[in-house]
This record gives sequence, structure tokens and C-alpha cells, in this order.
Amino acid sequence: MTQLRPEEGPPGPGRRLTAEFYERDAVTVARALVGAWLEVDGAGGIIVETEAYAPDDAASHSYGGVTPRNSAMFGPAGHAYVYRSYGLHWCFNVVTEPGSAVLVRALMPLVGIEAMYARRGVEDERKLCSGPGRLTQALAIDGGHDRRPLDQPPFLLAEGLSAPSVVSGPRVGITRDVDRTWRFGLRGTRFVSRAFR
DNA sequence: GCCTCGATTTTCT
DNA sequence: GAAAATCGAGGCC
Repeated sequence: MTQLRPEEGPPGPGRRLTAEFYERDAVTVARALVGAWLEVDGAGGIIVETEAYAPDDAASHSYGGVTPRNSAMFGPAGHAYVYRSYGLHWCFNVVTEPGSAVLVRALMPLVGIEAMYARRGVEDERKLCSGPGRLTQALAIDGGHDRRPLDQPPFLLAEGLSAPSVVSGPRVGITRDVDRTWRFGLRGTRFVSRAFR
């Protein structure tokens, strides 16, 4: 069981992630991002939940080619793809190989927590970043971050936990290609959007 | 705790 | 016109 008490967690980010990290298939990067550090303008923590989306994947926005919304998925790896979900929420993705991306679904809050509470308007720590829409609201990510490089401010993506225990399961909220178990999570944390089983 | 519902953008039929 | 990579509120148990 991965230890998740804040006092035992990483004090901060390790080495910044580079192009070689992102220029791989989405499933590999999605698994590798669990336990990584994500920070946006001083607010962030450890990524605890991701999902992979690939070009030949009917559940992916990139399935069927380039549109104005998904064009970031066909741009350089290591940049952001931010889109609006259900007309209300923003969702933050990391672009990997062409037409591929990793949806970041949940985060363990560690720094800038006061700013997150203020942006979210909730009092429950578990509701700060446990879900793609909640995470973007807590970190103040919106459409203006679409296509921006992740190796420059306001973003900081870096190594986090040294050897995270990663579990997987089916992706959330999709109806096509439902059998691909491309949702990944950190074992034992309460900060995921829903339990793995 | 579970279920239903509505808000609202983008895409596809 | 319908569905979608969602969330939060309100009703019920």
C-alpha cells in the first residue's frame, strides 16, 4: 500500500518531465503519470488518476480526424489539450503521440490548497480535485491553456512518487470501446473520483 | 447512501 | 435533434 499521509508524501516536485517522457503511446504515459507532480501557478500535488485516449479508439475525441476542438491532440507532445465537457466543465489532457492524449482526472492536493478551496467553494478536501472538472476548477485551468506547453510556466510537470503502486480499470463516462481498461489510479488513495475494483 | 435531473458546448446524424 | 471523457443539488431510503 502506497503511503499517502501528507507528512510522508513528497515535499515537492522532482525532475521536470521532458519531451522523451511525452513522446510515447497514451497508455504508457497515462500509467507513468500516476504519482507524478502537477502544479499550475503554485497550486497542485500528486496525480492520482488518469485515462488514456488513442487515435484508433472510438471513445477518443481524435477518432475521426481533426476538428477545431481537438486540434491540440494532433499537435506536439508535451502540450495541453483542454476542452469543455457537457457544456460546463473544463477537462485537462496531456498530449502524447499524434492523436493521443491522457485525461488527468484527479489529484492529491499538496500545495496552494487555500487557493483551491477558494476557487472550488467547498469545504471537503476530497472534493477539491477528485474529478476532471473539479481539478481544472481548483487549478484555474480553462480554454486559455489549450495547446500551451507543459514544460513552461504556469505549468510544472515533474517526477513525484518514486515507485507508485498503480491499479487500472475501465474508463468513466464513455459508451464506445468500453472494454479497454485504460483508466489508471494510485492504489489506496481516497482522492480518486471513484473507487477502483 | 442511491437515483434523477438540469446546465450548456461541440460534434455528428 | 441527440449525445457526450461532468458536477452538484434535491428527493428518497
